Parts: sequence; C-alpha cells; structure tokens
Amino acid sequence: MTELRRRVLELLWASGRATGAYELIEAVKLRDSRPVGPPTVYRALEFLMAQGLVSRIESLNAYVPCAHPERDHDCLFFICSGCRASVELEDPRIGGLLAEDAAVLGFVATRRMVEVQGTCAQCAEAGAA
Amino acid sequence: MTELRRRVLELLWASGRATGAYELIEAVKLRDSRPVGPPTVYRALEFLMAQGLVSRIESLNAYVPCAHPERDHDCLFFICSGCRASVELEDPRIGGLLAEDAAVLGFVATRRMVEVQGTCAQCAEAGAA
DNA sequence: GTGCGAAATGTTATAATGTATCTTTCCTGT
DNA sequence: ACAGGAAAGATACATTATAACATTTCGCAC
Repeated sequence: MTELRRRVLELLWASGRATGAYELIEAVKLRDSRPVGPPTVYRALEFLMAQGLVSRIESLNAYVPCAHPERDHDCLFFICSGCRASVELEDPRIGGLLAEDAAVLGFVATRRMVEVQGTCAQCAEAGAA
Repeated sequence: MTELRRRVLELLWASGRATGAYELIEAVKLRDSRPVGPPTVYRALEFLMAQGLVSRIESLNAYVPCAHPERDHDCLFFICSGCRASVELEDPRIGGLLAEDAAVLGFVATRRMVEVQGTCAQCAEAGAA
C-alpha cells in the first residue's frame, strides 16, 4: 500500500458514492496540487481491486470501496439512481444459486457481478429520483 | 421495426456472441456499403433494448440478442472469456432473492444486472480460456 | 556508500465507447 | 399538395480507458 493508493482509497471512502475514474483524477490533482495522468489513477484502482478493497460498478463505469474487504464477497450492489450511493450486501444464497446454474451449464465462473439499480430509501422518501 | 433496426438485430443474431457497438457500426457499413455514424447504431440498439430484444452486457460494453424477448426476463448472463459467447438463463429464484434484499433495504429496484464471467463448457474442454 | 533490479509512478499520445446537436428524409393524415 | 413528426444521416465532441515509453523510488547485495 503506497501513498497514492491510500489516497485514492481515502477519496473513495470520503466520496460516499460511486465515483468515476476521472473524478478521482481531478480529486487527486486538487489534493496534491500537481498534474496526475489517467494511468496513475487507473493503476491504483487496479491494485485496489486486486486486493478486494474496491469494486467497479460496471453499469456506471464507476468505483466504490468494498464494505467487507476481509471476506470474499459477492459483489452485490444496490445503486441509487438519485444520489448514486451504493449499498453493498452479502447474500450467500445468490452466490449459491449462481454456482448451481453455472454447474448446470458446465460453466466455470471466475467473477460475478450483481448490480441492482433503483431508488434508495432516502431518495424515495425525499420524493424525486 | 425499421430496416436499420432489423439489420442490427440480424447482425447480433448472426454474430453469436456479445458484440460491441463499433463492431456493429463496421458491420452495417460493410453490408450496406455506405457510411454509418455511431448515433445511428446506438439509436437502433436503444430501441431494441426498449423492446426487450437486445440486452447490454455492462461488463463488456457489448450487446446480445435476448433469448426470450416475449417474456419479462431476468437478464442473467453467463459470459465466456474465451469465446465471448453469452448464455442467457432464466432463474426466477434470483430475482426473488434480489427483491427480498431490496425490500429489506427499502430500495425500489428498476433494473437488475447479473453477469457471471468465466469459461464455458466448450472452451474448458478445448483447453485454454 | 554504491550500484543493481524491480516496482511504482510520471508523461504523452491515442484508442474505444458514447452523446449532443442540427439537418435531412420519408411516411402519414388531412 | 402540404404540414407534422418519427427516424436516420452527419458532424463534432465528450467520456472512459489503455499503450508505450521515460523516470523515480527503494530495498538489497556487495
């Protein structure tokens, strides 16, 4: 874990929502008052994802810190279209069903992505979304 | 359903695998021997997705024809990293669990995306992947 | 300390994917 | 024929991601 990688992870935690790579680039530039190229941040993200500290939200081209990096997790995300907040849930039953379906197909799974888009409780209460 | 939309759908069926928008653009150009801009194909894809005839594979930035356009389906995909083929499955149990989890969170779901990457039976048998 | 090698980062350019905007075409109802 | 509207064409541009190569940093053997 290096300075830069920690910085990117902190920014993700601080953001509180799914954050695009170019937003992170701007944020790092701002915080360190120096130019930062895309590869720099993309490499940091790649590392953090390999460590299980960050996940990519495919449907948003964005990144979120993982809730439970210590455990192997299911990458099950509920993403609010209103505030772009993402809630990560663990539901081993889903992984179980997917494994079962994969087995039926003779399919060897290496990565699972489950993303549910919609409106979170706060935004639903607030009205629009 | 117009000429162009039908053409894009045919190309997707013919391809037999997840196909990128720019591949489709090239294919339409080739088949019709005329220039075709990105918006043209993207609009056709947007229409086909709205009709439930095509789904987007978020993790590949690619598109596949839907196996069961007639029924409301779960968008559950198994995608082979080897041959980029995608198998669409219906498993109502997964939708059920996701609905259950969403309810616990007070989350109103509008769209579900379930994508499993890995190696299909043929590619596993063939060796590499 | 010095030099070496590996890993990380910096720098530049470019690829790949997707949209905004305006114009044109073509069908349809009157 | 003519007006209205949906679809498609055309151009430019925005966003996201990677390739290729140079430089820095830092541990480590000597």
